[in-house]
Amino acid sequence: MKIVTINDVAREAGVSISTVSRAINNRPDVGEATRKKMLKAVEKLGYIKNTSAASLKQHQTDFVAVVLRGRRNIFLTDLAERILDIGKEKQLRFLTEIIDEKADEFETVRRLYRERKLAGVIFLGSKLEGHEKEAEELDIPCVFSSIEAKFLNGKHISSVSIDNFSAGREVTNRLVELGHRKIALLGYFGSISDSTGLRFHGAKESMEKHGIVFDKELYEECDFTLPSSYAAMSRLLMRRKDFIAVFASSDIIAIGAMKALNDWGFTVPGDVSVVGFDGTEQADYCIPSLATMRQPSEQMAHTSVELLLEGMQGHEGKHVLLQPKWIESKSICKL
Amino acid sequence: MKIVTINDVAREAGVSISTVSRAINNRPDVGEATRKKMLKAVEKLGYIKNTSAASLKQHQTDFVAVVLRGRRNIFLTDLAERILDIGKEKQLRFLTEIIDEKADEFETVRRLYRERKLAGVIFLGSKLEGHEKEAEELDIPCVFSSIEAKFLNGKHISSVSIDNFSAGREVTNRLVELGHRKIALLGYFGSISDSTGLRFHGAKESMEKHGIVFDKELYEECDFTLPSSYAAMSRLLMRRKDFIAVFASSDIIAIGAMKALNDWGFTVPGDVSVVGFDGTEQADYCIPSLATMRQPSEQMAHTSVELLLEGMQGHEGKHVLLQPKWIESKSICKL
DNA sequence: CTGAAAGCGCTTACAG
DNA sequence: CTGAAAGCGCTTACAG
Repeated sequence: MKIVTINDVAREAGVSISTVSRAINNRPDVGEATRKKMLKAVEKLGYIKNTSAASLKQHQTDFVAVVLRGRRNIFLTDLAERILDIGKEKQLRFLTEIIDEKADEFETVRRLYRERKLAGVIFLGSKLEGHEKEAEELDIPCVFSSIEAKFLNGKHISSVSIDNFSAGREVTNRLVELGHRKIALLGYFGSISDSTGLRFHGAKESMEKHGIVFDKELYEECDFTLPSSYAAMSRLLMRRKDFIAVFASSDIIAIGAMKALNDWGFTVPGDVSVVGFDGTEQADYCIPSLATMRQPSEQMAHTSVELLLEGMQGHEGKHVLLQPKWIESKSICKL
Repeated sequence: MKIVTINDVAREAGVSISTVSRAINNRPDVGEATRKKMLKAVEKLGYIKNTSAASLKQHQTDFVAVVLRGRRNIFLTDLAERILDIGKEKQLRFLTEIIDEKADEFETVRRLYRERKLAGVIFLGSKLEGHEKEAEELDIPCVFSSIEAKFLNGKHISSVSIDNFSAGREVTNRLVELGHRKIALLGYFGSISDSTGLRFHGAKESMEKHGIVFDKELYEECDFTLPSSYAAMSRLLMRRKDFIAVFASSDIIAIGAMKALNDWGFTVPGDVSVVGFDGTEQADYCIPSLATMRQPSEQMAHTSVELLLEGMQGHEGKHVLLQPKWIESKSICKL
């Protein structure tokens, strides 16, 4: 694989490298005949631009980083996919960075910025708590997707999310309407600046409003994986058996919980009602289909790209709230 | 975010940029006191190396590309995850590129090569057919993971996979042993240089050996998604109802098929036995647990990294076959 | 052990 | 519309 540079193209076409550069970057100030000649030479030699060299010289490139934290989270990976698809249509060039839950995404962005001089960043699954300062110091357009970042100061910061607190309250309201009062919570309570934590804080408020004392014994922590949620559900079953509904803070957690219930001989929803959260594809295809609060991921993806584009044009950041949709499915029933 | 360069560090520490460069790259020929001073300056200024500039100058970096084709394929994304984890321990720096099923991965690699001067590539989910030449022309160590590439010429090419043909035959043997003779095939027959196609060619051989005439009407094509497999299973059910076993060429396809069967009022395995392929986590957590042929993904990941490392040290490529493991689970039963 | 200097492949004012 | 030249931030022989 011999490396073809702009010099080779220039020699082949009999012009200077300046002209080649202008032609391959679609600058207007190039003669039509020259451009044609160029393209032929590029084609013939199989030239590909060395973007390292280009971005070293340019002070800004059109690269947009998508930083996805938590590669196990299917809702987020799906959202990332959609963002990538939509952005590509808008001619954005993406740099996808999938990082560990424990990694520091701002460190990642600073590194990417140095490497490629980013034009913007879309954050998925960020944990903002304790990183407010770092987020504010980034002076390129940032969009926090699926998490509300209204509390951050920074004209370049946007966010798009549902109102997780209300959504969690809503889910719980539905369960209470169906007659459930012993509701177990499976997932992560976290802080109220964390999207998943907010859901449970909303759930708690709903319970209290309905005169249900929230029982800490009915909460089990787990992360967004099948084994973890299966184990959490099993711990709960080992300890107590008097709940009749489970509110899982994501679909994947609900699916793990349903498996544990099944293994213990309980039927869903006959013995226990289960609701998830996110509204992923898997919720539709598990047996029974999972009741869930669907986040409008297509719309979320569109808005994320939209906000980023606006930011790149110099507009101020905005914080958009989207409407989730309750999916009443077969995993819950009236008591 | 002011950009700090090597010059700023040099000035801060009162040395030349050459020395800074050597210090930050852990070269041995730097005085201990100087190195210390350097690190302090780097720390103070928040310097991060501009890798564009570095790789422009260096003729080889330590970047390894992981090209994952088909982001929907959970077996592959899981395998990629493992490879990334193992490689990180071995100090490899990865460049993850997730591309569309329709995209050209060799074009992607050539681009990455130009951008970052790759030290090697791991391909996941490649379709080699019609791209033999391109693979052979890459003159950096390549590992094809989960697909056999023995038929390619190139000292730098390695591969690690199971014997998909035998595995497909084995799955079918099991079904026949259980008394099944009307076996439907769900997935993609493809060519025999394609890992999933091989499975069905193996299945066909098993059938023929057992005197079963393969009935094309019992084959439905779909890709590796839940909606696609659900639709394929539905088409099959619409057309024929006389099969009593389904061999899906991946777990995700099997799960979609089980949902369709369930919606049509059939029970698994009571009415229809279902087997998947891959042995992903989801197979364990669906209801009923899915019988499947497990690919040893942990071992596959280890071997992929091992082969890549060997290749980077100049060794010749190898083609390794791993042993899959049959998981006899609750989705199948004796007739 | 350290520094001055060349050069990696591009882009972009500046001339013409 | 085109070219010569400077320079982006690094690394690396080459001297010393």
